Amino acid sequence: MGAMDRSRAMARELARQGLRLTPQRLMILAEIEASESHISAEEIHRRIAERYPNVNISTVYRTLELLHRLGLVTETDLGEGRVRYHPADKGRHHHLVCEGCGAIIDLDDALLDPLKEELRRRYGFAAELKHLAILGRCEKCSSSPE
Amino acid sequence: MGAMDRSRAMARELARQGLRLTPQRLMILAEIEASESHISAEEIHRRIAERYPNVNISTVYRTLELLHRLGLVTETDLGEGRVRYHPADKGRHHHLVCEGCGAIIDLDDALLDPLKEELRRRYGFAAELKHLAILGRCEKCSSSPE
DNA sequence: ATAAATGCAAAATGTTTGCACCTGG
DNA sequence: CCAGGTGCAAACATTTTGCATTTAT
Repeated sequence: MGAMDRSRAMARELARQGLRLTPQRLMILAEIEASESHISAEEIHRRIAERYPNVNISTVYRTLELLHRLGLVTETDLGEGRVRYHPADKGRHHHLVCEGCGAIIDLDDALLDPLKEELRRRYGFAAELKHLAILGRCEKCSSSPE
Repeated sequence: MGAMDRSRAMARELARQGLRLTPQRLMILAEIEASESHISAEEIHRRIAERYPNVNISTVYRTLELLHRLGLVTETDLGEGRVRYHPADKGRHHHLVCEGCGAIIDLDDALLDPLKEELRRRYGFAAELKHLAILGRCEKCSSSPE
């Protein structure tokens, strides 16, 4: 789904629920869309504020909550004391986060299928592995000390 | 490793680094030890303050950071906007967290070994799966709607 | 004795809320 | 028109920091 499609999807969903399509909502969605990786509320706000300084960060938070509710964006907590966002369907992807150097390695989702299947079988648990961050140490940092 | 052993381990490690064994540090470690599950900085502080109201929460935070550095406690961020702590070696354990009802299912660490092995093989990545929280929906909540 | 640790108060950070005004449908 | 949305300021919760005082070694 491209940016165009996504704003149309948003427009449709909002209309269906009697909610409004505002410039702020479009801009916020566009920023998430435009972001290479994952973006925080503050970053979204900062970027929008460059052009429209009156847009308030509380609107960003409220909109992010809404977009998440509509299923258009995914929230991720990488344990940095803040939440990051990305489009919900830019393909399932996961990350290996190196605690040594901060490197982030993209992880093929298929690797998790066996685990998911096992969890379902053993615990009846439907894992929502939409975006998993696995901490550890990358190849380089494994050899060097803490 | 029991509580006794752990405070001895702490005493040894502190001494080795020219750091001090203070009553506060012992009390904080003891509270983590005594806690059934995972405990937050605030909870630790509240419990200690019942008896010693002058112990400050900043000391708790500083000590938790230290204990983590010493490898005696593990930090966990379950995405509630705060970090929780538990003894580092009460056996590796993981959690399935139900987004529907909040239930927490303990997860056998062995289930993750295949994944860990795969990550090491494919990416040279040494996953630190000391305490993983997998979000999803438990058996009951899988049948009921969002 | 003295470097390390604490208590306290204040700041920083990230997020949420109440409310008067504004605006998309 | 008017319910839904926004901006603003203030509240909130958690964590961090500066500094004078205390304390373990």
